[in-house]
Amino acid sequence: MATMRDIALLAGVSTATVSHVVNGTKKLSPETTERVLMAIQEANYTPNTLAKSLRSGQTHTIGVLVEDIRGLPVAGIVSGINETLSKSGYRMILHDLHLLEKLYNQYEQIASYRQRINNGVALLKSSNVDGIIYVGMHDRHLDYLFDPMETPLVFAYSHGTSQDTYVTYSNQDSAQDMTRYLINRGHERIAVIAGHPHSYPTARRMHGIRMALQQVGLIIPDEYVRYGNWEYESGITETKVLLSLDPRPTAIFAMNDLMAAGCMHVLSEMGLNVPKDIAVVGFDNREISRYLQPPLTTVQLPTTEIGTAAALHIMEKINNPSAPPAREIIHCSIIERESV
Amino acid sequence: MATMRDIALLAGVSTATVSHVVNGTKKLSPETTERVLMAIQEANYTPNTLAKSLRSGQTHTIGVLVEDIRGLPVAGIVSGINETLSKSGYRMILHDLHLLEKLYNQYEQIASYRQRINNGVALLKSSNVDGIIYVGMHDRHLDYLFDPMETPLVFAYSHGTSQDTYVTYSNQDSAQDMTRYLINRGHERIAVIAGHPHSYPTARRMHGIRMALQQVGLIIPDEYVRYGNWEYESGITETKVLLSLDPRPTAIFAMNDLMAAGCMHVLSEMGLNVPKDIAVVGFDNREISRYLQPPLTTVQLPTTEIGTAAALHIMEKINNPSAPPAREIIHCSIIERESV
DNA sequence: ATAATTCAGTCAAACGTTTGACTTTACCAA
DNA sequence: TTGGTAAAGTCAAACGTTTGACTGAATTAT
Repeated sequence: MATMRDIALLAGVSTATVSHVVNGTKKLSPETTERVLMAIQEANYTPNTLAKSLRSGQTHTIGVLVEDIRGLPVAGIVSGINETLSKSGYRMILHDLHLLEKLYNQYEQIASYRQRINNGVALLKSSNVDGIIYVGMHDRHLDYLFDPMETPLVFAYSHGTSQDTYVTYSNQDSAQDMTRYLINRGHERIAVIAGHPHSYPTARRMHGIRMALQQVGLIIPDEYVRYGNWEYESGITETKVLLSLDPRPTAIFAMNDLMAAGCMHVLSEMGLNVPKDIAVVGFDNREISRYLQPPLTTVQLPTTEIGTAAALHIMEKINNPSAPPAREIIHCSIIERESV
Repeated sequence: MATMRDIALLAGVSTATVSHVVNGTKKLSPETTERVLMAIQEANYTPNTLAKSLRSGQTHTIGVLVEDIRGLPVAGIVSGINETLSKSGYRMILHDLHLLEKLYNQYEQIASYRQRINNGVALLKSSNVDGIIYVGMHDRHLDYLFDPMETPLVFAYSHGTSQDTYVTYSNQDSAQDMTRYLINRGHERIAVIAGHPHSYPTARRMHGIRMALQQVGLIIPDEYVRYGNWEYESGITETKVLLSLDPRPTAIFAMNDLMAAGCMHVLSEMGLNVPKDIAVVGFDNREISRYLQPPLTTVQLPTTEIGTAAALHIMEKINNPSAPPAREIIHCSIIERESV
């Protein structure tokens, strides 16, 4: 590998001059510049990144901490981050926290989470990253951890602490949009299969649904709201309850595609036609939603966009460390298929 | 940040001694060692990775080039790679090639692929990675590219050129196992919905199926083999053809879960019961397979294991560059559900 | 004509390690 | 005593850049 010294010798200048040509840090005569450029070309020179980083204190590397890369939205976000960073000449060190598998004892789990996050942060810091993007939803564990972070930090997907920069998607607005979509197609008796009762997305989405109904003077009866646990099976259970109601709802809004799938399974077993007898919509646009009978109308999570925005924010923060924290909430789009 | 010089001063020794304590590169008196260790603790010293790498020429960083992180098996492989590398103190620079979206013009596509791969490799090399793992299936483009690679290289998932180290899964054996599974459950008239006719997995899996049948003296009639294109829709089309056959097959082996899903859709429309009237099996264990009616028996791709093995191989290659290339083919397991 | 300024480029220290060559002291054998 | 060896550390160059301070010449202002 050719070094700066080699180029200096070849062009008959000092290494300082070569450095200035390479980085454009000083005005030089056209002839010298030309000579250096020729030498660089001839020797096929590329600056040594390590030396550069050691001297300048900047690595042009972002650490990306993900809770589990196998989680669907995570991969999309990482993809967006990577694309945007690459374009600006940044690299990405990815570290997977493996937070997907659950431990039985809740206290052990929290301890284990925190330790893994600690290790991950330590690894990234030892890599001299210029900034860190945290991708995930476990904000609970993060507050205490990132408190004394001197490295710029951006949360993607989750919120982190309120004083941090984050990028997320709009739970409330999306649910509101989807509900309006149902209303516009003539539905007034809209039931909901919600997620875990005390979870953040459940609360926000529920709020969005109520807002949309309220705006047209409708209200959702308590028995039309069933809380599941985000799993297929709970879609089955709760749908059965909803179908026993009188009057029966004309549309079911499941807060994710898995529960919507369970719901549609029951419906088809009962001999009910979707969308003629009853409409169903989901949330997430998971792969399964395309292959349901009929294909499910659902909400597309803007994963790539979240990644892109997070990458933009972290670069911004690096270049301007004193800037106030930014909050970006990205809109979801409705994927219109045949279940309404 | 405390440096080695600080520690040296604190412990009253030279930086050389500190270095030797930290790395265990020289025998030192217990007292000195102790003093240095105390100083390190006190000053909360961690060695600067950049300086270390610059001096030693090793970064303890592996570049991982993926065709598209959003592809299902890819995330699993990356997860395995990351876990294994982390345990050995290696970091991972991930670069996504974004090869998922297809271009219309085939020549443009190949050119674009090659350029992206070139850029990716250049990025990783400029990061001074100790080795590269390529995760993907587009071996076609790689032969010419990686030819003059001085950096250790391992292919995961795809084969690469025959003279390279690779880790992949067993197409043939898995298909053979699954076919035996069907045979053992009494099936003799087994039909196949294959993938693209000229693709490598199709050929190997087909071969495995024939082998299994042959071993029990059975043979698969030509009309029982239908070639699809890996998509849901082709599962529908080809199943209709298969059902029109006389005698009708008692089992259908779809070469992926998507086509199996299409198949099962037709079956249920026709009023045929799975598995009573006809058995169906798939391949890949995609999310959808769990939620079909009935849940689909399928083949689990050993993604994590592939990643683990690839990580092990790249570290081996780094420590022993002259070792001969290794080839590892990992077995798939059958996920037994209710479709047989 | 002199001083001040600009221009083009160089010098050398610094970033924080590693490591082969060296020094010093102690110990042992002949 | 002499020579040799082992043990415990140190020295200083090297890895390949960047960059503030400097120099010498040319140009401009007074």
